[in-house]
Amino acid sequence: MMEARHTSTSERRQAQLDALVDAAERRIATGGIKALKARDLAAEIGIALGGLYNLVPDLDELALRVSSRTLNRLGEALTATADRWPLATPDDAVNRLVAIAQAYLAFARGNLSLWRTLFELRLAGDAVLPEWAANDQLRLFHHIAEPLAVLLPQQTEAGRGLTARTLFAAVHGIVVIGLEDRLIAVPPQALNAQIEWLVRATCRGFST
Amino acid sequence: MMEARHTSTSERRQAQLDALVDAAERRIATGGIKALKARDLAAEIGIALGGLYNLVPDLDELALRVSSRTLNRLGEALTATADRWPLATPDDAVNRLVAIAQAYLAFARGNLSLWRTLFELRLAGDAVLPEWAANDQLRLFHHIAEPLAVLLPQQTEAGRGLTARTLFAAVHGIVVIGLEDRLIAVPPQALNAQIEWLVRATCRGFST
DNA sequence: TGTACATCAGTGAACGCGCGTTCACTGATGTAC
DNA sequence: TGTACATCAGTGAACGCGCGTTCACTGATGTAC
Repeated sequence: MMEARHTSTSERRQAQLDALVDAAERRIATGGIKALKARDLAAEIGIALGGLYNLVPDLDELALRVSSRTLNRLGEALTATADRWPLATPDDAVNRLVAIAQAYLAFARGNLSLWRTLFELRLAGDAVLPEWAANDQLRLFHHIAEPLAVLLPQQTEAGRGLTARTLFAAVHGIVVIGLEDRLIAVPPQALNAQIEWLVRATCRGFST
Repeated sequence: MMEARHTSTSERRQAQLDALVDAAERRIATGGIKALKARDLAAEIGIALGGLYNLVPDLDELALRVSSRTLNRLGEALTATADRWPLATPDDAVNRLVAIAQAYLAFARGNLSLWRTLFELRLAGDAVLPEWAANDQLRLFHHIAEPLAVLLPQQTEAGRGLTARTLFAAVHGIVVIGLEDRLIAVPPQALNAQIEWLVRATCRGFST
């Protein structure tokens, strides 16, 4: 391993902070939020235990930073998917919704622990949701609302918002339960097909 | 408070165990699984800390007993609902599915912590699911499979099973996200309507 | 360029708390005669 | 019915572990002159 040289103290600090968040992300990805231990992290990035608290006020903030990253990566994945599907006709819109739902599944599959952590954090917090998290969520949300506008042009913005939330929650439910190994789960090989079926079925439900 | 007299030691033990599970249920209902503390429980049922371990080998078993109760109550609630809806025509079947989904939402609402605990337990366990839990799950599952048999008589048992799982997961997702206070959640007042809409839309999807 | 001093990143032992579980002991209950 | 003994439910102090966070200290880095 090369030992990097840093011209200034602040550069060094930034590099350490990056290394810390990287390490935290790796730990959570491997063992979930409960694997985020101060001593492990300090050892992994090669600083003393106490030094951790020069970089970050507490471990909660670290978990938040990791979740922020995860949410952004999810956003990028969905954007990339959306960009691959045109949005001219209602049929396009349905296809895009299916593609986005599948991309959501793929992301959850490929980032299981990180993705789960996204939903576990709330449980702890009486504190309010930070601003950035709110914005991130709304941005993701827009990926669903956009095609719905093509499918339901006559509906109000608010009505479409409600539909988008319902659709997201339904797909999310299939993914959550599907990626656990429960008896009642849709088996993993069938998940893609079932999600597609659900999205198409509900879209068909719009017209009637 | 009356002090109950017990004719035999084993009766007394059973009464204590019942009191313990009651107390555990109350604690979880109030503060979630993390509120299940040995000292609190012992104090609440009026025995010494160590005595707890004469009644139950460890706290995990206690949590399992509580979840078993919850699952059974959920089962009863769904059965009661199913019994109120006939199942002769396909229309009946759709109505019953809607009613069952609503009953699921109502149960989750009315037993928020206990119901969440049902899904949190697994996270901890590498251990296999106990037999009774498996049976409980399958029994619940049957409430969905039954009306589906009326709607999809031409499909195989397995195919209907898959549909049932997907439908359950979708409704579950709406409930989960709806009962958290997330930005992206379907607002609580709209939950019933949205669930009904989703179930009817997917059922309409069957015919096409 | 060299010297004196100040700052603050970096250190790791120690604090503090929570909490499940154990264990040596006691006293009430039940049995044998 | 009474006595001696055995059992075991019941007790709570103590163990043990995990772990986030603090804090007094040190030494390297940077600044002033």
